[in-house]
Amino acid sequence: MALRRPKPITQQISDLLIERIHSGIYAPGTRLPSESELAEELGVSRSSIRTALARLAAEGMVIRKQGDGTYVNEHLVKVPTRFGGMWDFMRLIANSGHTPRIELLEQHLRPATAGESQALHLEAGAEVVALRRRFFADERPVILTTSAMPASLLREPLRPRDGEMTINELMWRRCRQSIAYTIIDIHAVLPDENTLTGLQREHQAPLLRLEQLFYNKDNRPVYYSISCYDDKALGLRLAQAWG
Amino acid sequence: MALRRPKPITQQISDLLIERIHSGIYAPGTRLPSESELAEELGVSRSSIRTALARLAAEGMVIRKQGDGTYVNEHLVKVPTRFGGMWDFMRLIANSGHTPRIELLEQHLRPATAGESQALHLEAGAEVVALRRRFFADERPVILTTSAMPASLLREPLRPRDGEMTINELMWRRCRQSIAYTIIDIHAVLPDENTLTGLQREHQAPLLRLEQLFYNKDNRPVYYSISCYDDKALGLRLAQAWG
DNA sequence: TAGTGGTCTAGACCACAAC
DNA sequence: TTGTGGTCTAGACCACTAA
Repeated sequence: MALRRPKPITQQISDLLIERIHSGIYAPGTRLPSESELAEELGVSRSSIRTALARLAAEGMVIRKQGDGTYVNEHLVKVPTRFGGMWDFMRLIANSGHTPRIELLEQHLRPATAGESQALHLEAGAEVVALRRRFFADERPVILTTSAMPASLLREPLRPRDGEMTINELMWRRCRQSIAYTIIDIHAVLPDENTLTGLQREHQAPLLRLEQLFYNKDNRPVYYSISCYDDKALGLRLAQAWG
Repeated sequence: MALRRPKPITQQISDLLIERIHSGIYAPGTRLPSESELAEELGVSRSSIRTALARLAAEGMVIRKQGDGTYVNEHLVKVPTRFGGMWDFMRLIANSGHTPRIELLEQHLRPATAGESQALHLEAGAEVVALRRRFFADERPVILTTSAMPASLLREPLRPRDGEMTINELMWRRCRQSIAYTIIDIHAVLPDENTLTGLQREHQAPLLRLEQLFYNKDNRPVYYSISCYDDKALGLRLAQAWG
């Protein structure tokens, strides 16, 4: 079941173009080869090229101009966060130019809290597998997060290092669940004492609180997490293509 | 120059499907007609149907299952904010189920502040057209925003009610500029005295601060705005499709 | 097995901007 | 005028799921 079919051609094209942009073959601000040229070079149809370029344009990495050409977006090549990667804190920290590290504080089976029961649509007293983790950027603690998933979904027990996987990997390998979409609420809060010490902050300054709920394709909530985010240390930045 | 060509077919299809979802013709949680059926009903190719459905899926409004069908996402039909609409505060408030109102506090020509000069890449002493606006939800003030655009971009002077247009309309009609993408920084702050009174809040609680910079297709920053957002009153919620 | 969505192609025509 | 990206079609084949 670990078998995977080869990536779709359009995804391979996107990856290749991103690699060329990052390596400087397509320099920031310059024009890419035309769709027809790329199609000929790679031996694929123009439609496939267009699908790949549309993905890059949606991320803001290139700007397309009818009648002119496709340009590398010099500002967004180095933007630390695109929206799609916002909940993958390891990558977020790395993309911000810092060295990421993750620390597993707790990992155990326990009854769901009231908030977790409500978010995950659980019966009273149902159990969840909870993870408490701390993320570091250059050895400075920046994010504290508490996650919970229904214990009934688990097909096999969590292993010690499972807390270091992405949500995708974790849900698929332990629960055979695919994430379909997520809803996130963003708030500004004053941290409590636990959070202050966990983030090693001395004075009371507001923090960002991210509350995320992940659904599978059957529209059932499968993963819930609350994160306290030190926006002074890391910065929460999103980019969004407009067209 | 106010002429517009008819909307692309795929956009018309998306609009039609959204309308059918909102009207209940396609009820939450149910399966849509297959791509082939829709193509036949509307007299278009399956590709066009797929493009339209892909747009809805990217917004999380439907969930697509290979080998099964396309389902209306019962949770997201009523989610107040999709990411793409996040900076259109009027629509955001309306989608949250409140009655929006906008109040123009100031609108004038003045030298750029240091922050504005840096963000908009202006020379020292260059002038900007500044707008200060306040947004209400059910007559409760929820957002205070200060915007600036370089005065050099203006082709005609602003008119009294220009502050009520969307950023797209404003930039196009007064500056002939199209927005290509935007970068947004989100922070948690403690409000100053002005903000407190502007939002009619008595006690000092943290607020969200949204800093947005809009670029045109030539990759020049054209619009800069800082907004203080009362997340306790309105809630900042985003949805993101995963696939 | 039948029917669904997923991928890919080849080709046509259009709108737009640079030259 | 030329070449770019934007739109749309018709059709083929594949992967997956439910019955």
